[in-house]
Amino acid sequence: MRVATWNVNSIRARIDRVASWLERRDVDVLAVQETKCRDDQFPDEPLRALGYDVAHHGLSAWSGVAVVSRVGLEDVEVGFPGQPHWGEPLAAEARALGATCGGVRIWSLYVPNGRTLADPHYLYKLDWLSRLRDTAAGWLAVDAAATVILAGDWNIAPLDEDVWDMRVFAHSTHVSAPERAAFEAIIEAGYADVVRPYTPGPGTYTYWDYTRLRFPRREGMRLDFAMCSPALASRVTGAEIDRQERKGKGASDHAPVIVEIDG
DNA sequence: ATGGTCGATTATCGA
Repeated sequence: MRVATWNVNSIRARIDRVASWLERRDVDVLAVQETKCRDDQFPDEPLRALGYDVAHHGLSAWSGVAVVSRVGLEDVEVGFPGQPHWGEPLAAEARALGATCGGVRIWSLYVPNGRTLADPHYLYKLDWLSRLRDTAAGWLAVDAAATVILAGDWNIAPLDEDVWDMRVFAHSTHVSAPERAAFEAIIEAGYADVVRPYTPGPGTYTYWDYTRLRFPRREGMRLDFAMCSPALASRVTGAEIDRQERKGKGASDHAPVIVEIDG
């Protein structure tokens, strides 16, 4: 089974790219972030025409997450238990959606950006991650053999090599010690980054800012991760960051990340 | 080629 995660930066602007990419890359399940539309606006027809089922959670032009699957889509859950919510005027955020596809519990996660270290949104980000850790740790406490994948845009660069120049990010979000500790806590809870062993750095990224020629200059960030429970991590046989998909007119600012799972 | 873009919603905002 091939599972992928991709921050598409508007599904309506990207639907043709997403549909052709799913078909071309033979992907069974895709976790999508930043759909930027309400459920009634989601362009699911081109995906259904290719044999995919779709579950989406979006209430406005902000955020929005989806799971697209051609190997079943069951027990859809909006938000993870304990997920904190930002107050007005961003109450319409939509950052987590879980579904069981082909026997795997997959979560599409769009971790809060944090904005700046001084912004209340930064504390909200840390709170969000803390509660995700508690919830995800609980799943493994109940069933150590659970097959769970936490896939999405984590808005954290866990290592110095995950940004092109640490000097640029001094006093910025995404690389701060608390954010990196929050990411490490997910690992300590039992979830492994299954992509990095197949895509070692430095210089390996999943996101490049649209501005300042960041992509052609190869100045990016590794922000998108597929974190797998132990039972699932042991079945991973390969992974890839599809940098090719970041190229050309009409690309998202994030590249898709693919994980190959045995069985 | 002198190099700050996208997308959604409407001149800003968030990323």
